[in-house]
Amino acid sequence: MELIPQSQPQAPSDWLKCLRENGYRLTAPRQAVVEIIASSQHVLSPLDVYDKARSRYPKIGLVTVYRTVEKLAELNLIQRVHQPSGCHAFIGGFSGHVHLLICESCGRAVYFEGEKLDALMANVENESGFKVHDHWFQLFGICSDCQ
Amino acid sequence: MELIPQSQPQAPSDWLKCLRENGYRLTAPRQAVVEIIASSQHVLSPLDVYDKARSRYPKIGLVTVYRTVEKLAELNLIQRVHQPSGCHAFIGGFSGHVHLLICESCGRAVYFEGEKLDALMANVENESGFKVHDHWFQLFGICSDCQ
DNA sequence: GTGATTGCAAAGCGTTTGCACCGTA
DNA sequence: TACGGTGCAAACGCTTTGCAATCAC
Repeated sequence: MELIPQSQPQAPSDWLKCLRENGYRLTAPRQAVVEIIASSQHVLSPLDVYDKARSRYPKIGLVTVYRTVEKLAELNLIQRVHQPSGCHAFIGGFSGHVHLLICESCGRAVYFEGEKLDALMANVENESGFKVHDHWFQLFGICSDCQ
Repeated sequence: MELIPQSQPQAPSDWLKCLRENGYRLTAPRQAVVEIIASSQHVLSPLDVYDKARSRYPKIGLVTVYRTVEKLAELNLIQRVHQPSGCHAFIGGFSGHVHLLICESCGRAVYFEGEKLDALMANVENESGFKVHDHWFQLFGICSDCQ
């Protein structure tokens, strides 16, 4: 009821299409980065992506990974993931309001919905006098493979 | 029903007591740092604390702020706050499971409870096969003063 | 061909560490 | 007095920027 099935990774071709539609050129290093992030169910840091990308496109630079990740985030194709251990990771994102459950051991991520939060948020907004316009809800744990 | 009254800041003397009970010495720079964080309702970065602390103890060094903050976090007197704009801020923390509503304009923070999350978390844990042992729930908005 | 993109090197920023001096207990 | 704490300077790791060469369109 809550979990969002995510067994089939997002299609890299959709991301490339999105990049092109927004005026960005399709280059070999960009395709390598996109394929790696789009097909991963794990949160990845720029360095992780760089290491994996070099096997597909050896002369890629870490700087290009940073710049590509920046564009993917800007297009809402990926989002930065904050963890107790640090805030350097990214993961392919959904457009709607979904939340993450992250394995602290291997970085595997699962999405879930949290409609129940809406009432709580409205309540807090009323009582606090704040105008709430963003929220983060993340769970951390150990996945079945790592237990 | 949800909001936790926090109009009276936490007593710096309690924090100093806690430091001493854990074998740390009471020094002037530490007292300056403690007084500033304990009496603030805003999230503060190490640099913010440093700037404010210098008016009480001019020869304090930024390094000492970092080291004091590290100890306060270790004793659960403060916690690191992650925001879309960055993850360098700290705020005086509660021991129980409370959550933060943060003003993105001035950094003012309000605590609230979220018992309703427990059912959701149990549900997600069952369906995912993960052992969940931590969660973050934070709201971001604009406080009444900044609207 | 033209302008976006790349990779390298260097700079930038927040944070941590080495070390001699200082101050609490 | 002993040893934890301090401040300075330097090192560190991650990220961004400057720039000339390269490549997609």
